[in-house]
Amino acid sequence: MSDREEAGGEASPKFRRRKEARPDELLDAALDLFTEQGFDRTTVEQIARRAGVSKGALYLYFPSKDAVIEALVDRAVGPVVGEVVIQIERFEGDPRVLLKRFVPLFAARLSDPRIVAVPKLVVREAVSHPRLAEMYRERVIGRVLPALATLFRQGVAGGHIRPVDPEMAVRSLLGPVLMHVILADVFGIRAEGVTPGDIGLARLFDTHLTIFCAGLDPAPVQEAPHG
Amino acid sequence: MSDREEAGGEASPKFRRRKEARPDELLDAALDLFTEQGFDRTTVEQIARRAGVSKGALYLYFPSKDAVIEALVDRAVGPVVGEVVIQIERFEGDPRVLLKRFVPLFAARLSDPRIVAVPKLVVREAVSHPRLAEMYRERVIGRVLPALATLFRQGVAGGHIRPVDPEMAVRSLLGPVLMHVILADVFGIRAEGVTPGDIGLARLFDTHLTIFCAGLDPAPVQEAPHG
DNA sequence: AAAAACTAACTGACCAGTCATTTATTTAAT
DNA sequence: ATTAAATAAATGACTGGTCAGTTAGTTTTT
Repeated sequence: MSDREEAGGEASPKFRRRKEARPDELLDAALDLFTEQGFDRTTVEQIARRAGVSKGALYLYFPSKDAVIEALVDRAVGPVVGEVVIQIERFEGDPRVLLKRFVPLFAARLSDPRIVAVPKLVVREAVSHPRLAEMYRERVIGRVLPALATLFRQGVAGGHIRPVDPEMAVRSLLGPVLMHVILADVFGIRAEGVTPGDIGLARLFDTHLTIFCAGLDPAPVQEAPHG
Repeated sequence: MSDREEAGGEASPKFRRRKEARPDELLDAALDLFTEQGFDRTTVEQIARRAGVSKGALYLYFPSKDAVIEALVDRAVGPVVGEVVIQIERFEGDPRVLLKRFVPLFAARLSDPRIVAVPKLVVREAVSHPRLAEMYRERVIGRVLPALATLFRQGVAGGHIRPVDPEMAVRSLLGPVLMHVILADVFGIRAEGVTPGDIGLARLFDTHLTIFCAGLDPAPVQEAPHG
């Protein structure tokens, strides 16, 4: 076992210099640990160890522990939006057509634990790290919500769907899905016969979209909505 | 002002013995602080000070800091359910009638910050305090979800609503509301012309229930739900 | 005077961030 | 090619501060 020196073989180096790869490795390790334990209960030493370096090394790449979680969210928040929003904005016609087109993309995104981990983290740590929530609001929520609201507004104007408050219709659409993602593992809500979150998500998508889309049908103009 | 000693007047006592009132005062203080700062960043000293006692006094009533948050959730989790679940379970007929009947009650509950603070806290701290999530699951979620699922199942069987997966329909119903409650202050999502969370909630209820209830209409049997 | 409620000072553990030192890699000279 | 100096990457021991929980002693009530 003692292949330290001599013994003819190579001396295995104690560490390697890999400046390029470190930051991402550290962020990956941090995301895992923050997800498992939360930010406050994760030590910088733990992050460094899981990334295979010492605590001191982490401080070569990040000025503070706070900077780590911010970089984490920053890294995750970029590639999410962009193209999608543009497609939503320039669409014309029945909003439900577009929704159904995007279902597979959404479902795939939401089934990847490393992707959903970030918004969950933001929700949990927002109180002590307002900048995280701000980033997410500016670069994700603040772009997707208005785009979808416009989509519905235009759908109402074109007579494709029943006249509804567009901003609230967006919440009606996204609420069940986001709720499921955030709460599923917190409360371990497993519907009957569901092993991983995946199948449950598919079932939810199916049922919810059925109800939601049917609910948007332009009313047959037969009775007032409430007594 | 210096009525400390002598001076003929009463010496104002440094503290009073009020064994009965202390626990609730401590829990109230703790809930405020946990909500503002999160569990980990709130010190026992802060809780005690806000309740008007010293740190040592807190330990006369609670064996640990963890015990405080558990007592907090325990206290809040009892009176929520009970009567409501029973009424849901014994209802027969169109589920939407019952839903509309309960809207004012729900809206009132969800508009009270001291009430919604607890589930929000549970969601945030569940990772480091699994027992909180367990309590909430057992005594609230695990009772309300099945009751509502049964309500929908029976509604389907009676032909009052379109045939949907009952468990998923429940998520479709509650998702937007819970999402709003949990995310509204995290991301400061303020729809146009909404000052406090109250008005936004009313608008959301209105729009969502319109869509949801219309979406449950027994289909006019004209086309298959998806291509 | 006795008991109960409460306080304030204390302790031991933990941890973010620093820094003097060690190890790996590159460059340049032989 | 081989080796030595220079530089860059990484280590790990250390520090200062914080905080949960304890306890000896004080104040209030009976």
